[in-house]
Amino acid sequence: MSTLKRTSKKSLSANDWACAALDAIADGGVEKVAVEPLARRLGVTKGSFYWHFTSREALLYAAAEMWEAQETEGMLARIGEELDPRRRIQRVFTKVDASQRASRLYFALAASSTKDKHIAGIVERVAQQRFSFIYECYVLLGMDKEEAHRWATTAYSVYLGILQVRRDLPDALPEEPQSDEYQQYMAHMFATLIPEMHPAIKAHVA
Amino acid sequence: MSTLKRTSKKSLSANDWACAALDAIADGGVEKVAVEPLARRLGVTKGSFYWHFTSREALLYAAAEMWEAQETEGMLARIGEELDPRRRIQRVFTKVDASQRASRLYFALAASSTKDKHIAGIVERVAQQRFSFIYECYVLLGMDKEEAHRWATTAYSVYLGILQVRRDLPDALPEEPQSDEYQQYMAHMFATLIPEMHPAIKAHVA
DNA sequence: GTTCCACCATACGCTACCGTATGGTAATAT
DNA sequence: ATATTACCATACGGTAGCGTATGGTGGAAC
Repeated sequence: MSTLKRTSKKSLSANDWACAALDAIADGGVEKVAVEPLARRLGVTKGSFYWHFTSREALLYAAAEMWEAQETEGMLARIGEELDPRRRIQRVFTKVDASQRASRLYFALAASSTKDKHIAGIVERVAQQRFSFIYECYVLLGMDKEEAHRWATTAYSVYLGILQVRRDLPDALPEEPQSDEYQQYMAHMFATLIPEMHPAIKAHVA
Repeated sequence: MSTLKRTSKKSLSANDWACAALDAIADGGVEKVAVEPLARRLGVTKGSFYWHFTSREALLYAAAEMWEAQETEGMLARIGEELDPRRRIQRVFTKVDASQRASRLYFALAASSTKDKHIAGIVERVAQQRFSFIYECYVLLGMDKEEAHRWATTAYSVYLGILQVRRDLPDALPEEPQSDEYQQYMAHMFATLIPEMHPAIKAHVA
C-alpha cells in the first residue's frame, strides 16, 4: 500500500515517515516502530528522520493521528451513501473483515493505549465515533436515547468481538461470503442485532 | 497477588519466575517480560534466572502455559456449579468485569500471538475452550449444532467485545452493578443473547 | 566434617536502538 | 556565481537488555 523503496531520488516528507510507521504498527505492533529499521526500509539513514521529527514518540503520535484521520473518513466513506439505518448496520458488519490491516492497527494502538495517554485519547475518539455512528442508526429506528445506547453497546461489542474471534479462533467464523454457512450466520446476527419494527414506527406506518 | 519481595531467604523456583512474568505481562504486555528487570523485582540477579530457564523465550512460554492452566480451571470454577444453561450464560457475562488482570492478560497474549506461533496455539486453545463452554449452553437449550454454533459465536463475540469496550470506551458501559442503568443493560443483553424458549423444548414442556 | 549440589552473584561481550553533532550535497534563490 | 536551505550521511556516545562464563555459598547427604 505504501511500500516505496526510495528508488526515486525524491526527498521524503514527514508524511512518508508516518505512513511507514503505520505499516510497522500494522505489521508488528507499536514497539516495531524503530527509527533505524524504518530508515533502512525507506532507503535512508536516521539523519533524515531527525530532520523531520524530534523523537520517536513524535513519529508515533503522527502515525496515530494519521490513523485517526483515515479511520474517520474511512468509516463514513464505506457506509456513508447508505441511508437506511437497518442496511447501515448491516454494512458495518459485512465490512468488518474487509481489511486485515485495519483490525491489526486497531488492536496494536488499543494495546499501547494502556501505556500512552496520548494514544489512548486517539483510540477513544475513534471508538467514540464508531459507537456514535451505530448509536445514531438505532435512534433512526425510533428508539429513545437509553434504548439506542443499549443496542449500540451490544452491537459495537459484537463488532469488536468478531475481529478478535477472527484472529484468535479463526475456525469459528465462516470464510467465504458465498457459502451457505456465512449467509445463515449473518442472518442470525442481523436478527439479534437489529430489532423488529419498533412500536413507535410500526404505529406510525399503520 | 504474587508480588513477593524476596525478604525471606528461601530460594526461588521456576514457578515464581513464571508468576512474576505473568504479572509483567498483565502490567505492560509481553515485551515487558525482561530478565534483568524481573530479577531486580524478585530481589535476585539474572544468574538465578538462567539457572531455572534457558532463555527469555522459555520463561514466556512457561508463563503462557501457566496462564492457560489458570484460565482453564478458572472459567469452570467460577461458573461450574451453575447447571441451568440460561443462568450459565448469564454468569459468563456478569463475571466479565470481575478481573481487570484477566482481560489484560488475554489482550497481551493475544496480541503477541501474531508474532509467536507457540503462544498463538495457547491462546487458541483457551479461546476454543471458552467458546465450547458457551456452545454447550446453547446445545442444552435444545439447539442443533449449526444453530448453537451461530448463537455461541455471537455471544462469545459480545463477551470479547465488552472487554474491549470497557478498555477503549469506558464511558459507554455502566459502572456499578447496583445502578438501574446496569440492570437494564444486562437485561437487554440477555434478551438478545439468550433465545426464547426453543420450539423443541417448548413442545416437550407442553 | 567433608563433599556435593542447588542456587545465586559478578563480570563480561554482544546487539539493538535512541538521540546528537556535524559535515556534505543538490537544488533553489538572489 | 555565490549563498542559502532543505535534506541526508556519518560518526559518536549512551542505555537496556540477552546470554555466557565462572566463581561463591549455604545447607543437605554421607
